[in-house]
Amino acid sequence: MSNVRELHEKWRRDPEYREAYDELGPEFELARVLIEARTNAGLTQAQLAKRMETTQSVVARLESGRVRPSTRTLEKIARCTGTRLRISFEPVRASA
Amino acid sequence: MSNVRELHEKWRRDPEYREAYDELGPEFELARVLIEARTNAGLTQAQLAKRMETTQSVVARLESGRVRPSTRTLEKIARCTGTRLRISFEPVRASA
DNA sequence: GGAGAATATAGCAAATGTGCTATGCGAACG
DNA sequence: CGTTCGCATAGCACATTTGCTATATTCTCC
Repeated sequence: MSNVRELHEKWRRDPEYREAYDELGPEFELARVLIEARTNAGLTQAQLAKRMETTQSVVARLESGRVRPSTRTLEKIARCTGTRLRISFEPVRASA
Repeated sequence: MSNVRELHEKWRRDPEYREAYDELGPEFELARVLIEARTNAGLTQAQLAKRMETTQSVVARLESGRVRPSTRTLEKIARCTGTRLRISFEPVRASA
């Protein structure tokens, strides 16, 4: 298969895809961030799963937004995607 | 009791306290962020617990760093401290 | 349209987080 | 001192997440 990252970049340029991708409710923001972390690292779900010493279905479930992962899992994802996990509580902005 | 926020501010000016507070290992970064979110909101553990519809011991455990909370819990804390939860995977910086 | 890759879903056991009550400990205050 | 307040810890039942195998679905490419 061609590079996952390239595919993702191509998809994001498609307006329809982009709309569906970006307009997910706030409850899927995390899922989006997870997908981005993985695709930015140029990994498939299976590849990331291997690095995390788990299985592809686990990664899929995380990215589906059906569970609220523990910070342990988030940290593992950070390590395995070569990124640093940042969690912060920011003051609410008055206007969007 | 006097305002918790003021107490915290005072404490942070104490070098010894500050050292112990800031020099915790990376595994306690989250705990520190949690404590900050609460104290910035001017709440005691018991007060935050009430808003979260749980108990003080639960908040204490979260802030102890002994558990890796789920994002569900983090979001609840954000709501109850009037903040917005931000989770991101950032590229690792070469140098600190 | 078939093959293969990538992702999604189901269902179960095990691990971990959460809620709760009770209790200990130290600091501040009368 | 004794009391009150804020925070920490223990131990248990319950809820959720995680790991796993298997299988379905979707997409790409030939």
